[in-house]
Amino acid sequence: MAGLNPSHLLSQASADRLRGAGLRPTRQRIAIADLLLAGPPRHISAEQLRDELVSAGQPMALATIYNCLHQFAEAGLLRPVHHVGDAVLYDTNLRDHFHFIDVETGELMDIDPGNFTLPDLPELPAGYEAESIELSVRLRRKG
Amino acid sequence: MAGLNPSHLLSQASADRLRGAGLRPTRQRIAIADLLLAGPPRHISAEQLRDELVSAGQPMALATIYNCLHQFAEAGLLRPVHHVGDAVLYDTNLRDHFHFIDVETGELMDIDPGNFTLPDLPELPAGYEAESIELSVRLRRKG
DNA sequence: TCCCAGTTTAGAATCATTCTAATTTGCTTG
DNA sequence: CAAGCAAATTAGAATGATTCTAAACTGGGA
Repeated sequence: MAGLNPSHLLSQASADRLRGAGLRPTRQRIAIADLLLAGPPRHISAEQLRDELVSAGQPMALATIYNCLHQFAEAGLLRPVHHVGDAVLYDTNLRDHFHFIDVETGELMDIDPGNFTLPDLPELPAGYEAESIELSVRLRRKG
Repeated sequence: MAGLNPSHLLSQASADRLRGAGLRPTRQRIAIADLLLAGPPRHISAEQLRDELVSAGQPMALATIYNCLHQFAEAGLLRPVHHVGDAVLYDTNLRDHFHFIDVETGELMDIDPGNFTLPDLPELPAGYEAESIELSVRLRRKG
């Protein structure tokens, strides 16, 4: 068990990150932060996250998972992606970027931001401010 | 009742349009086409459409409405918009264009295509073809 | 240690959508 | 016009993601 990221170190970093975002570092929020905020960028749904929490020995109520995902997104720790079929996905990649979506499977793939830059937006409707921009290219398997 | 678009003329045009798209012109499909394919561009959900069909004296099963919306989209008579909160909306505007979304209300506003052009996309993942591109700017009321 | 606002919880409720199995309808052929 | 069959429509049940509810718990300060 002398691997990378010993869990108490991870958890410490997660707790700090949570506090920095104005969220009380509860056991549940730390478990979620450990899973999502450390590793490589990914896209995850509430249900998938629940499965991973079970595997990690940290099962918790689905309602808590939804609450936390909302709070993390609100705090800027995750980005919700709304374009997909039924479920909202949460993106741990906080850099500006967009997605390819496999319309059959719902799978999301990042569009390399080096290959694609969005031009300036037109003027927004009066009285509004932009919260986010989502762009997705819906893909279907050829043949 | 000597208004514009006497209903039998509208229905005739709708039936032709449906046949042209490869859809059998049933009573239900004609009623929907009359409501959606004639007037000004708009965005509508299945539930809203049901209400309008009731008002128009053409109530029908929700399942039929969903079936028809799918078939119309498949046939290119409508464009589905997936970015919005819960429900899929159908856009009667077939020109390439994108949307502002009021995140509070779910209301959709067209982005004037004259003011915004999407650059060329990066290369698609191997084995896929693009089905559609959706871009939405999520808006929140200021102040 | 005590306390309380903030969290978590199980389970019910909601809402858009899809499914099912049975009925009806539009066309085509005789 | 009559018969027949595939395509459409239907009511209602089922599904699945998400939110709600009301009660129990907990983190951290006084």
